[in-house]
Amino acid sequence: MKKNKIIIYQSKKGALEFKGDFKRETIWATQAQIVELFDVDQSVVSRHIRNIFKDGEIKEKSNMQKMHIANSDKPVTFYSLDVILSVGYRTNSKVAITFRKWSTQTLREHITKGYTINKKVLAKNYDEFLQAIESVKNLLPNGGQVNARDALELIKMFAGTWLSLDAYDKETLPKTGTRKKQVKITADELQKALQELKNDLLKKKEASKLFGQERGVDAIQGIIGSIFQTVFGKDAYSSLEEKSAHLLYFIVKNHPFVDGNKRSGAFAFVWFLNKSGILRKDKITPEALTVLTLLVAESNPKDKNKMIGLILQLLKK
DNA sequence: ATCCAAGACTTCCCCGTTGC
DNA sequence: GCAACGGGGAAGTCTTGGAT
Repeated sequence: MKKNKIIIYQSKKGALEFKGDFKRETIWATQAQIVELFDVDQSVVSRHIRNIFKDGEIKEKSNMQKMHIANSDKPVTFYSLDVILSVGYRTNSKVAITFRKWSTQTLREHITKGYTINKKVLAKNYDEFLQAIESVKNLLPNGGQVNARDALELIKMFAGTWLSLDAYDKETLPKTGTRKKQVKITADELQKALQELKNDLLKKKEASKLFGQERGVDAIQGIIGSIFQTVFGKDAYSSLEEKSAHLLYFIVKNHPFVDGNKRSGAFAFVWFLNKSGILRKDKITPEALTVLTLLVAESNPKDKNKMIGLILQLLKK
């Protein structure tokens, strides 16, 4: 079947892998594709599918649909991933046996570890996420003020991807930075810098008087303190990268100011990076910063480590 | 409206294997 | 040994768009 692009194939290990459209939530295949996948006769597939539906193992209604495909004038029946898997369990070809081996292995991993990871898919999602940061450029009208609504829209679009990063980051996102240089900042310095930002924004009428006004006494002091806190004489966050990441996170998340927490957080982040000499303008673009900040703001507190990991990823050399 | 061509799918028949 | 069952091959049926 060269005409229909095969979207499913088996690796040598027996894993089912899917070519092409990762965005589709379910994978659908024709009988012909299933035939190719498990290397059995089409009649076998046909009978198994019939039995699968007859036995009530899978509901026919939701797992079968007719679709038009390219280069074919007629609609073709497609079967869902569930059906494909069930056929794989019923057929007895060499390929199907390999598939079952892999499947059992995966299932065992899932049962014992509680989750499984398809690194290929997740890596792709992650790339897509980074591309999204790029594409935010288009949402920014001539490099000016951020259209927050559009940016939020984009982030919502990536909510699904973001969820799947859950497993991925455990493996891949960095947990620490590499630069250990000591850079000490004080709350006073930061407040002074923020005041300049405020004056600047006020001049452009892009901020209210409430901008940068601390909510409580020493809110900023507290954040600075927690970033430089020591545990048993050692910095809790040993690298500059971690300190920066937490600075951004805490300001955005803890709302130390009455207004402008996101902008202040982003500003403080860049300001600190710059002061530390690790600001990479090619990576921390205004767009990336916007997305990052909004993501942090929107993130669930339980995802803190994930967010920190993501920031660290952007700070990597 | 009817027929046709072609591809998708089902059914039939037969064979080999397995469990009782 | 035989019934049951899975599998392959091939014939048969169904579906559908397009031609007449």
